[in-house]
Amino acid sequence: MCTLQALDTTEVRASYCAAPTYQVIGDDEAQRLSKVFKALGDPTRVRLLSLISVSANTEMCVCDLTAPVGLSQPTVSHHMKQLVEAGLVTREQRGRWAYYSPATSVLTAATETLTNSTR
Amino acid sequence: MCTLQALDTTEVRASYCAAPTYQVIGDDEAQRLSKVFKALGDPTRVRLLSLISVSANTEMCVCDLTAPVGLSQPTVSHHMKQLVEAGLVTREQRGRWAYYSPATSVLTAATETLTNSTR
DNA sequence: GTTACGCATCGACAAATGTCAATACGTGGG
DNA sequence: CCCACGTATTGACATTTGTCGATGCGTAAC
Repeated sequence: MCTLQALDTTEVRASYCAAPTYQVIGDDEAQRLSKVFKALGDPTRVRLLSLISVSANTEMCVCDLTAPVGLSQPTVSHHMKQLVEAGLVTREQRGRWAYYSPATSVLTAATETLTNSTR
Repeated sequence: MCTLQALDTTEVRASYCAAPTYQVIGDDEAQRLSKVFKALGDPTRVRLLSLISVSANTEMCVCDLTAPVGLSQPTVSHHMKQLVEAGLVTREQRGRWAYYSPATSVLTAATETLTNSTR
């Protein structure tokens, strides 16, 4: 049912059950959403997310990502860290390698939260 | 060609029959998408978009927006310009006032383009 | 025409960001 | 126990970004 009009600040509001919430987003939630979008505010990170998304089964490590984006290894590590911290990507260390998987539901959730405040 | 087995994604990416793309996003498109996300990479702009979205019928001018976000008028104008340039908002000048309307389809389109590259 | 008002632009400034070379850290193989 | 390798962190740098006060530009009211 989702009456729950007071749920606007809690993190979830559960994807489905897209809350009524024709209400302005608060400071805290704006902060939270902006972090997700900010992580994708750089073309390199958009490409990186796209790269690991396309090859989600053949998992990719950092060494596989540097060539496609044409940047140094430390720079790629730096960008990946930001994607991980934004929750857009998960990191799994196996042996010497770090494998990344996409978690784009975070993005769709953020987008829905923002667009659902549109009437 | 647009074989379109992936048209579950609603209206957009119609732009150019945007490829079924289980394919990496190119440099140019990454640039385009990142500009949209970057515009929402600041909590103030997220709140501004939310504000004008909630009151989409009772249109809002800049003078109505400064108080809720607690920033100066030049700063709000600056942020609104970025939202307009990202296509997330449309601006209409009427008399001395500038009225803004949300155009969040740009955001949903960008999100879908990126998430659809996930298999 | 002059005045008041809403908004945009400019100049300045501190803070954040993207990038790299150098280096440190951990893990696996010899 | 070292050594090689993949990755993360550090330090440094130029560029970008968010913010404000001051000022400029149109439009409406008198």
